[in-house]
Amino acid sequence: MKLTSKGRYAVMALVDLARFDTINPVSLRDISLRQGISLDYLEQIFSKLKKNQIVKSTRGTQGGYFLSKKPNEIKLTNILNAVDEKVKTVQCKKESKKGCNGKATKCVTHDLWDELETHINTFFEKKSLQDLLKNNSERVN
Amino acid sequence: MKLTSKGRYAVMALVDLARFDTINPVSLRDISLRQGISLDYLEQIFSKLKKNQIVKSTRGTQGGYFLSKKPNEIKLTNILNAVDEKVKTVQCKKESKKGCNGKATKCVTHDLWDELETHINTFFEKKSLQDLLKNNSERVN
DNA sequence: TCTAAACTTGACCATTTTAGTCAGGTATGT
DNA sequence: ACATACCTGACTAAAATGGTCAAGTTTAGA
Ligand code: FES
Ligand code: FES
Repeated sequence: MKLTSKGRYAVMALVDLARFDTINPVSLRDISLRQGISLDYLEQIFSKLKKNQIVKSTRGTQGGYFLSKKPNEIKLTNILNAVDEKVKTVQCKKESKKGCNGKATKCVTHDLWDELETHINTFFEKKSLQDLLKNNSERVN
Repeated sequence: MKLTSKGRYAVMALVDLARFDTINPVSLRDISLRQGISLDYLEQIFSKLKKNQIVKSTRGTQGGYFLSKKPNEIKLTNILNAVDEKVKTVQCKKESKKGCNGKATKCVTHDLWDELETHINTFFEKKSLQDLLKNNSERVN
């Protein structure tokens, strides 16, 4: 059970953005350098963040990205869903009556995993970008 | 962020074992049939469960596996660790001072993921096999 | 004693996912 | 015009996943 880099990068990048986009838009190049993330990879990630209205952008020289909402309105769950870092604990389709092994009833562990999923999602729904900002405000480069 | 089949199967198999090992050892073949898990794959999983003293076995005809402790003494965390389904949220080595991106300091999201890891592990430490048994006791095949 | 059931071990493999790279664009401020 | 920066899609090496396969060893019971 692990978190992928895509999700981690998305949050790192947005924390960076939240810190530096107050005056001008921030270029991916800057984020790439500051956070040590591949520029090309960042572009893929921001493409999704933009589709999900988490960031907006202006093109051209001096262009860049900026948050489309305030940091306290952006929850972790929004970010991770945007980049397809979904929490997936059950194997079966939830709506279906069938179990993960193809049997007619849900498997003996189904309810457990479902409970776990809720447990994790609750964590993500509570945390906002703002929360991450507080803890790191002192160590601006 | 997802749970792998190995972890899911391990728990399913042990719930099965807890239900049926009270009189005789249970063969993997039976578990395979009841739970719909590949026999060969189960063998790999049980090899690890045995190394971690979660189950014991007797060989030969009428042999099989049985739990080495009582269901309420076996926590989810024991099971999942045994089959290497570890929760891994941070990318960096925790002891190291370096961050996940090779920089000198921990990244801006490190503490967040660490907190998430604790959050998930707490869930696994609370739940025991016994808890799963209760919820499913009525639907014995 | 013979045999079949069941555990044991290790190698092997197809598919999928991950974490990117690469090669082109297009838009725009100066 | 031109450099900067966003945008798009195709491609890929490496790792993880979810198994299978082959060749044992052990032991209960006929
Ligand atoms: S996880 Fe839903 S039936 Fe097994
Ligand atoms: S996750 Fe530990 S430094 Fe980034």
